[in-house]
Amino acid sequence: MDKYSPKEIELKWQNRWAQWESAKAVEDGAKPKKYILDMFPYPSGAGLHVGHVESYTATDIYARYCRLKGFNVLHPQGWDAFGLPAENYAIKTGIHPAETTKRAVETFKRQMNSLGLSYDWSREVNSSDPDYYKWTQWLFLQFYKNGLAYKRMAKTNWCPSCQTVLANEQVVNGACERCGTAVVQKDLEQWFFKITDFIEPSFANDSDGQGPKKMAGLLNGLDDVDWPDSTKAAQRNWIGRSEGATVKFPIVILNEPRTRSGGSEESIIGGFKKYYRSFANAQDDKMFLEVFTTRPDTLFGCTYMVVCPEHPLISNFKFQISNFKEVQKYIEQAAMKTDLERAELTKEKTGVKLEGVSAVNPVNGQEIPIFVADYVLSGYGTGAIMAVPAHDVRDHEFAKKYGLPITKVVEADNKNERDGEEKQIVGVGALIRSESGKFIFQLRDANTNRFPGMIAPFGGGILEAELPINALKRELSEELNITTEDGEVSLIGNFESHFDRGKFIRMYYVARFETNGLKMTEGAETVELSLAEALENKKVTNFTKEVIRIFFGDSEAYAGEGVSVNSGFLDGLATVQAKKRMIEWLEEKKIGRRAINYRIRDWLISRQRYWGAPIPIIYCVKCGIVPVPESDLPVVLPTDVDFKPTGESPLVHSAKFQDVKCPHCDEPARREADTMDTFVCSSWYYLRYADPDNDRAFADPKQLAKWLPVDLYVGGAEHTVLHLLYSRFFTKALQKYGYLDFNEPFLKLRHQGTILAPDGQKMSKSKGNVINPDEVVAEYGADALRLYEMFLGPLEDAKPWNTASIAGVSRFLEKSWKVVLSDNFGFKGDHLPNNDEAIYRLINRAIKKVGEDIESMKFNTAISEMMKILNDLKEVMISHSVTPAAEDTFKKYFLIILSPFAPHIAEELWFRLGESESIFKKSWPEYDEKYLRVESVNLVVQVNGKLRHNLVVASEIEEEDAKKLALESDSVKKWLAGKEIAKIIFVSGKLINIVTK
RNA sequence: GCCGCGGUGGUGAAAUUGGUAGACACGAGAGACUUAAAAUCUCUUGGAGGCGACUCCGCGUGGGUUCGAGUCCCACCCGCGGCACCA
Repeated sequence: MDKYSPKEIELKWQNRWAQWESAKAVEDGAKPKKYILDMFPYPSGAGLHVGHVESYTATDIYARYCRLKGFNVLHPQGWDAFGLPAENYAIKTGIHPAETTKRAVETFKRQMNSLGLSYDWSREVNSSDPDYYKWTQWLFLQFYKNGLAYKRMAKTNWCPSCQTVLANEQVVNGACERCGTAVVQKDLEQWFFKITDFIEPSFANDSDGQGPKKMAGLLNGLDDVDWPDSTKAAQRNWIGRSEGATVKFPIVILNEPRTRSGGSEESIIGGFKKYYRSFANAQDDKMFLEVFTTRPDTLFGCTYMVVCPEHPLISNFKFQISNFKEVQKYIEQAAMKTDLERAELTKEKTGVKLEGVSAVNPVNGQEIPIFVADYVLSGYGTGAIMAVPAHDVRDHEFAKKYGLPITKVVEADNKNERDGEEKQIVGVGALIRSESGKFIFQLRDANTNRFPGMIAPFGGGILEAELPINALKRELSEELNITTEDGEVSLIGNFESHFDRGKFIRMYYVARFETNGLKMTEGAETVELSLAEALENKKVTNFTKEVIRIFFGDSEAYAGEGVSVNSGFLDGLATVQAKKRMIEWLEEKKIGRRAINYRIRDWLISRQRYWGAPIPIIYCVKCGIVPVPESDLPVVLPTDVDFKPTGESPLVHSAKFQDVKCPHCDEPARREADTMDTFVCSSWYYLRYADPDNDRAFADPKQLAKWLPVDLYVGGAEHTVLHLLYSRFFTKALQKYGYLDFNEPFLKLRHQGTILAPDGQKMSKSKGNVINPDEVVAEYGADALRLYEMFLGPLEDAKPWNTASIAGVSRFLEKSWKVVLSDNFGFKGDHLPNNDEAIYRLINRAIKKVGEDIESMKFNTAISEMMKILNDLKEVMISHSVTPAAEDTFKKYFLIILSPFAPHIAEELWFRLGESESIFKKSWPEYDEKYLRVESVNLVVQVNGKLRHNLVVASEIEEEDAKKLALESDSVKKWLAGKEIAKIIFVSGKLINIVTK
């Protein structure tokens, strides 16, 4: 027998499989289909990384398994080839993106083939190929025709480094997703896709004459798909649905109605009423400030209003605002800030009061001031808010700073009080920062009521411990007005005064603390101890951070729910009812209505970059925006363009590209020079695989019906709110306009977890800890790499790479090689008793377990099962022999269940066993229940829940017999000595638990 | 802050969904083969105690439910991911 040498066999089989077209999706109408898809990669110059290998191996195993199970499997691969990296590389080196992309694709493909991935390459797509983007452009035109693609002036995210606008989804923490540069706001005219049209259910066009079909929206459609919870939650989060109400506040101009109605408070309200009547039915929206709120029940607590710096109210009342100059200055400053700067959480809120105009709270007639402040966002709701400082932390902060009234209208359930009742209050303490910078919680002495550490002469006992700094920081910054910087609490303030105002710190501890006896140090001296030191010195016993809890009484601002008070007709109502009641009232008075707001905005798809699909639009002086006629598609991306970014699309500088005739009037016109976001190209590629060479449609409806939707989709979690949301939008839009008859593209989705470097950090070129799959294949072979990555742990978990462990799976392959190629599995079989039964048991168990594990994508345990049966095989063969028929069956079935994981070795051994047709043409074996039944089991005997004895008994043993056997055993008798049996629990085939009194 | 996921040996991880915690591997230790090393094979390997049979303790922490809890409930701590001044 020769040695197992992956190098020799793997290439051989890869070539043969290619020749045999064994991965080609067959169109056998008798079989059910499975569409198994990987997220098509961006072909980067760096080549495939181990993360790619992980997800591609997972889908490959599943695809190979499904073929063996008799499905028509569609398992394609392609290239998300447009994008910034290739363009940026081109700017640096002068090499055209088409060239670098072509090279990268070749590398990727070679690497994929070297892993034995069974892709149907006859369906390969490339998003930068004109035959592909022709249809991207065609889809754009359909969207345009149906009003889903539109151009408008908008505040956009501009990346100064990439010199292009970005979609909201591509801005991460205020910075460009690609390069990390802080994004600035720019007013630009840009193309959008109306993704917001599909949030809620809508009706598809009546394509089959059966009437319009109701289709799920982006929100409720998530209920129907098998996706990770985290991904569904993230999408819901991103869409950000909020239910509440809009409310119109009348605006009072101080030198108009107010002067007319006199000066007293009484007359102001009277004046308001008159004023309000006259405007409530008028359609003059300028005289109202409309807000959106999720807490209409707190309207009685609204004591001021805030508009965003961009709000039209400011220019509308330009001449009534007496401090307009100051306001204007503030607005200009706000406009200069990046999103990131505006959102600085640590920074204080700023704002300017609009002098000369105010608003009237419609529920109580109170005149309230209006501020402009950049903590109110222009893009959400109406760009204006009603501020309820008693019940909103942001409003509270602002009100504190500007001395605005805070009116409490909801009584919260005081959870803290309840907790306090359950735990004993030991004392009251102070937080102080010592000279060395350590943070100390100091307990007030219960006898003297003094704080010994602070007022040394008074003496007394002290307790000290370090507390988790993060928890403290959180609580302190919110509750005690303490500034925090660099992870350290820097100021405590006057403790006594906090105490006086009821904002004292109370310390609670749980009962165990008391029983261990708290020892306080004597004397006035402040001793600094870390927790470890304290325990070491036995000054404090059993003191853990869980033992000590601090919280603060009487928080003024909270966002929680409770019971309405001081709220007129809402008094006594719980929040949920109060909201309802208030909305009814608002609707009745016609000053507000139920409203739903979403966080998500329309998708900005135009980019001022070169390497993307051109937007098929022509601008004509006479006809305006003219879509390119479908017959003129594709609008080909010119290759002779200087692609240095200038803030305009590089295509602007190509006269050949730009100068065209208007398709309507034939007058000279100009082409749109922006290209589409690459995410547009990737939003429909999974449809193209169904019919990749079609030049009359993006795909033939029959082919789409045959293969779509995708049954299993695997890819990185980083696409949660980008690609996966956009693709769902595309699918829904295409269903609405009759091109598809489903609206969720991916029925089952799984993410692969990140593979970390051996040091537990992320792999990155700069850290030099990147594992190159090519090197692993060269050393251990593709089968070993595939097995290793699957054996590491659950697919979706993040897990560190451990080169040493590859040896384990490598050994397993070598063992498999020997076992299959040796007679009698390599054991001496003469004269030993025959035990075919045991062999059949092993293999049937494995067929069942491995099949089930593949179906639930638990590849790690599937592999361990295969390792286990080889271990168990040895156990059997040491003392038994088998017949050649049993041996052959075991070997062949073993190879079939191994083949999805390690296809090369399985195919090689298959042929060496004398077979003449590929193992992948075979069927997944059916397991035989007969061999899974066990006649004897290990029955666990417990006494009071503790394992005391094991009984090997027949699996169908009767309860009475089992009890008898258990009670007879010596070890059980020992534990029952002198005790009375209360009851006996019997779980058939599993255990007996004897409970004593 | 909100939402989601997780916390089990020296390491990667299993655990039939409430029934023997640590399967399967890696690593480590001891031994066999070898002149030697590698490879391979055998045994040991959660912690503590005991010569031993065995005993006690162990799934982030503290409670609870149960004959029985890694699994269910309550409270909390820590880590990761998403969103974040979204009213």
